[in-house]
Amino acid sequence: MEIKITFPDGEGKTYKAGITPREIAEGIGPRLAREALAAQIDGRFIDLDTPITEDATIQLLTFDSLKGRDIFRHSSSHIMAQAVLRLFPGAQLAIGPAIEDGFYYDIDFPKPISPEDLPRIEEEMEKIVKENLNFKREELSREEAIQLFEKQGNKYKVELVRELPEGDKISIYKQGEFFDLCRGPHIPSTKYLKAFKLTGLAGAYWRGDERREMLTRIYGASFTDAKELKKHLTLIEEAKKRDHRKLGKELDLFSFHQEGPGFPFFHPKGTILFQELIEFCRKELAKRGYMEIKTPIILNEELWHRSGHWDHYRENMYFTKIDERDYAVKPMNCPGGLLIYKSRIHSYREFPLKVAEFGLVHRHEKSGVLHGLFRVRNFTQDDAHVFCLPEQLEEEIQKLVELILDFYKVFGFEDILIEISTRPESSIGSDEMWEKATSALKHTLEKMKIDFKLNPGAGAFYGPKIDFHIRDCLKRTWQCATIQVDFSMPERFDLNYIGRDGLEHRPVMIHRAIFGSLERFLGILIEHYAGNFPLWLAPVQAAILPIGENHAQWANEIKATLDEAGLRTEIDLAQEKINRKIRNAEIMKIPYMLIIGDREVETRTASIRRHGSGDMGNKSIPEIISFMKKEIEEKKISS
RNA sequence: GCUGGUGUAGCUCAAUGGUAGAGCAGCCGCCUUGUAAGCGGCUGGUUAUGGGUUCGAUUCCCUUCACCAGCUCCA
Repeated sequence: MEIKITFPDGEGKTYKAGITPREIAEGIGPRLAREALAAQIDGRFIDLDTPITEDATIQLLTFDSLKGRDIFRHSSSHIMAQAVLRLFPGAQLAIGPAIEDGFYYDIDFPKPISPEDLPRIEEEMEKIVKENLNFKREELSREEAIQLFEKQGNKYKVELVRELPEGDKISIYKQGEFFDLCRGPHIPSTKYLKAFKLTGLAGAYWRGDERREMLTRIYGASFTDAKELKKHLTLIEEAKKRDHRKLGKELDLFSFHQEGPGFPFFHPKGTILFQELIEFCRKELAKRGYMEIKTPIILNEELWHRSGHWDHYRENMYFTKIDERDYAVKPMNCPGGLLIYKSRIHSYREFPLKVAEFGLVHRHEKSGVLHGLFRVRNFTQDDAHVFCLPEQLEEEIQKLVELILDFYKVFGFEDILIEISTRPESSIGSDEMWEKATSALKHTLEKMKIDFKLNPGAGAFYGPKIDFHIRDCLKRTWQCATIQVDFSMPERFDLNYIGRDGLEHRPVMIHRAIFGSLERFLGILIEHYAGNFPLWLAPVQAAILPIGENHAQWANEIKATLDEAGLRTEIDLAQEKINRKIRNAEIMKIPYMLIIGDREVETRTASIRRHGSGDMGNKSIPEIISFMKKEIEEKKISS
C-alpha cells in the first residue's frame, strides 16, 4: 500500500506504507538524515523510527527548531538519569523536562549528593553517549506500568502513572538497561548528545508543593555542538558580570547589611539614580493630569481590617504598638490614599481622578526569597490610583497600558512579557465584580492587539491585574508594572462621588504602578545597561581629569561651570598619572572624561573622552555643556 | 520557609589541627605626568556568631545569623 506524505513546503511524495521518518530524511539528503532528531506528523510528535502508515504531512525536527531542541534536551535528561541510576542505585527519579537552553531532572537520592558529584555523573554520561544506546519506545497498560515502577521502587512514577487518564496507553522509553516513563518522542540514540554540562544542583519540591518531599534537582545544558555549548556558557559568565548586586557594589550604588536583611541602603550615587527616576516620572505624570500625595507608613490596625489586608495579606505585614494600640506598617498605599479620597466630597466632573504616590511599603518576604534589589522587604512603589466612572474604565486601562509601554521605550526595553492574573483563592468581592474587572482588562488588551498570557489565580486579593514582566541578565523575569482593577475597595471604604443626577454613586478604582518598585526597576536597569547608564541617569556624568598640578586651577574652574550648569561632575586631583585617572574613570563607567593639560589651559578647552569609545578631541566648555545637555534632554541610550 | 552550598582585611582571593598571607583599595612619600594600572613604604583581620571536641580550632562537630543557587511565594 502506498501513502502520500506532504512536506512543509506543500510538495507531496508517495511512499510505501510503514516508512519511517528516518528513511524519508535519508531520501532527502545526508545532512537532514544526520541532523533529524524526531518528526512531527499531522501535529503529533513521533520518533524517527516510528513507521508511518497513512497519508500525512511531515516535518522533520532538527535542533534548529524549538521543538527539536526540546526533544534533544529532554533526551539529555534521560541520559543524565541513566548515569545517576548507575552511580546511585537507590535513587528515585521524579520528573525531568527540557527547559530553555537545557534540562533538569528531579531526583530523590537515598543520600544527599553534592556539587562534587556532578563531574562523576558527567563522566558516566559520556560513557553512555559512547555506548550509542538506542531510545526504544514501548507501550504498556496502566497496570503493567504501575507494576513496573513499583518493582523498581519508584513511588513518584507510580503516582504519575496513576494520574494518567484511565484506558490510555502508557509509553516508556528504554535505552540500554535504563527505562523511564515518558510520552516522547526522543532522539534516536544516546550518541546524538554531543555537548553537555551539568550546571547546577538545587532543591525542588515534588510537584512544586512545599508540603511535599524535597527532591534534588540537577540542571544541565546541552547542545548538538560543542561550540554552541561553549558560547552558551560564556554568555552566562558574561551575564553574571552585569549582575546588579555585583555592579551595585563596584559602582558604589547601594549595599545590604546583616542588620537589615532585605532592606536596601542607597549610597549617594544610587540615590541619584533613584531620584532621577522619580523626577522623570513626576514630569511625565504632571503632563497627564496626575496629582501627588504622601501618606503615612504606619497606620492603625483597624484600617487594615477594613481594607481586607488583615484577612488576606497579614502574613506579609509587620505590626507594631504605639501607646498600647495596634498599628501596622503599610504593605500597600491604597488604604491611606482612600482616606484622602474620603476627606472631601467628589464630583463626577473630577473623573478620572488620578492620584500618584511614591510610597514606601514594607512586606515580610520569606528569608529565602530575598534577592538583591529584585526582591526586598521594603520598596518604593510608583503607585497611583485612578478613580473613574464605570464607563471610563476601559479607556483608562488603555491609557495606562500606553503609558507603561511609553515609559519602557525610554529605557529601551523591548522584551516585555504581559500577563493577566485572575482571582486568587484568598480574595474579596463578588464573582460578578471579578468577572467585570477581568473582562475589562482582557478586552482592552485585545482591542490594543497586545499578546498576553493568562496567569490564573494570581491576581491581587481585591482585583485582577495586568502585569508587565522584564527579564534580568540571566533571563529570569520580574514583575514591574501592574494595572489592577478594583471594585471592592471602593465598596469597603464606602467611596462616593456625586453624579450628574445629583445622587451618590460608587466609583471604580484602578491601582497601577509603572516601575512597580523603584528598587527592582533600578536593579533591572543596572543589568540592562550593564552599569553604563545613559547620561541623564549616570550618577557622575563627567570626570574632570587634570594631568598635572598646573592644570588644577583650570580644571576646578571647569568643574564649577559644569556644576553651575546642573551637570554632575567629579574631579580627580590625585597625584597620579593621567592613564591611571582615565582607567579609574573608565572602571566607574563615567560617561565623559574631560582631560586637562597644558594645551587645554592655554586654549580654555577640555579634551573629551567618551567612556567605552575613546578620544573625541578638544571642545570649549560651552560646547561641552550644550552637547551634554542635549544628550540628557533626549535621554539618549548609550550604545 | 525548604534543600544544598558559602562566610578569612574595605574589595577579590590564598593558607594551615600549632593563634593568618597576597593583589587591589586606603594612608605617607617620591615621580610632574597626554587618553585603561609609574615607584617605594606603611596601616589594616578576636578568620560571621555562640558553643563543643582538643594540650591547642581559623581548620573538625553543633547552634544562630547573613549571603549564594534553586524550589515555594510575590513588586
